[in-house]
Amino acid sequence: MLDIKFIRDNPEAVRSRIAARGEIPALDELLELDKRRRVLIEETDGLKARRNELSKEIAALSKSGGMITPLKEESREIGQRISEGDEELKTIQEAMKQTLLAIPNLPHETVPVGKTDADNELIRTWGSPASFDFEPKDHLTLGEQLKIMDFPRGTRVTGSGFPVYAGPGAILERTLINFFLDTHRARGNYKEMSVPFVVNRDSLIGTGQLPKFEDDLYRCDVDDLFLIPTAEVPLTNLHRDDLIAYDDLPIYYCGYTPCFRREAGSYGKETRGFLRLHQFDKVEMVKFVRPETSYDELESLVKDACEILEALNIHYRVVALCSGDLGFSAAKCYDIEIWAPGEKRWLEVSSCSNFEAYQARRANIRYRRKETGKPDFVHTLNGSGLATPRLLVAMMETYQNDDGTISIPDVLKKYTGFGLITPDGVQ
RNA sequence: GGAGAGGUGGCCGAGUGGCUUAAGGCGGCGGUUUGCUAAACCGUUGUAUGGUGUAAAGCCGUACCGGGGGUUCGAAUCCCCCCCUCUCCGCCA
Repeated sequence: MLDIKFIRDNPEAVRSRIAARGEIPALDELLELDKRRRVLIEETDGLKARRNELSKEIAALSKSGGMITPLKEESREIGQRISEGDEELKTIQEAMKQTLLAIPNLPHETVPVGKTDADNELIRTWGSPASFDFEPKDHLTLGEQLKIMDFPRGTRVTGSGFPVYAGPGAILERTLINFFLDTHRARGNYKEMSVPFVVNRDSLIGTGQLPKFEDDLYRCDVDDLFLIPTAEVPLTNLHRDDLIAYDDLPIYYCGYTPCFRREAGSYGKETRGFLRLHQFDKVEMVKFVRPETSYDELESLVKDACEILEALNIHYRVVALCSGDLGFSAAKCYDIEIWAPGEKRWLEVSSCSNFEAYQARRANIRYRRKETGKPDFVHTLNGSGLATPRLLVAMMETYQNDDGTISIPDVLKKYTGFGLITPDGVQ
């Protein structure tokens, strides 16, 4: 959520920065409401002040046995006008809140202006594409031949987009989660958290998924709860309505959860295999930081995610999203993409974003400033570190051998207990 | 699902109609003492919002004791509805 005071003082700047996202915010209506709101507050506050005076007079008079009936009469009349004003005020404030909740964050000044992912800016590339002296297979072929991924059975059990990993595939997938968590805990100083996979509306409003994107979520109707689309939601909302001590910042969390996405409207886009799923596993990193440090924190967050890929020796690149490709709540976002030699394309495995105070304002997450001792909103950040399905795809395709077997990267062997997946099992 | 208890400031916790700008404690901040730390002592310390200041400060208001209604000149306090938490029972991994 943007600060209404900032919008009031800088309407044109807000308009043009939102326009860079390709959206036109309803600022005029909002500012009209804001004007009316302030007039109403002035009026009703004046009336309330008068009523408070009258009450004091009545209290004094009734002690001394004076005549209080006319004062009571005036107070009653004022009370009538107050409730009329308050009622209009309530309507206006609710309308303003809904409008504000629907306005996306402002892109940071360093975000490249553009319309689609074609306008994203390549920041850097690490490693080089795996080379083969045979034609590399894609993950679906490998997964089927090795019997470690079973798409049809997931469809039977639930529907398309719900993956089944089998045998060594399941072990490998679980291994990755442990490897991610251990790495972030040991090297990035992230506190590991285990959090609910189902959340309430307030949490989703806090991080920005609601009210605009309800269609993208799985909802449990009877309880009005939602399956999480990312661990960002529970991890960030751990501190909803908190006032955090200055010295407690920064706070780093990491956590594993499955993620559930209806992917409404994206059918037919990328339905192949494990590239776009309704359910997938992910380890997420979340940071709560002092505002002046948040862009440094973003850079280190990206590094922490990349470290995983370097340990696994996966060819990757970092891309800065352009204004038009930016997520709703983000001020700046880097995507990390990995090379899948079978697919012969880049796959997005991580998004690392700085939300500045946007989520903190929605979720009311504050800290006490050192200099003034006054509360202010923290900055929040998060990044995937990492999501398993696309990483598995790239790993299988990168580590495949000419006989159709897949080697396990060295850093994972102590977790898996095997170093090679073959059609007949593991070695 | 059944019964009971409870939701008050950064935290704990008192408070049954006007004296609440919410007692007291903890924490925070400033100071005294001190070789340093600690302890002790003294002082200080709510949030949001409107108006007025070039800004900060200040000043003048208003609201806020889980949420929403009601009674009343006036509600943390009385009444109604809802939400949440805890304890016990039932069911259960």
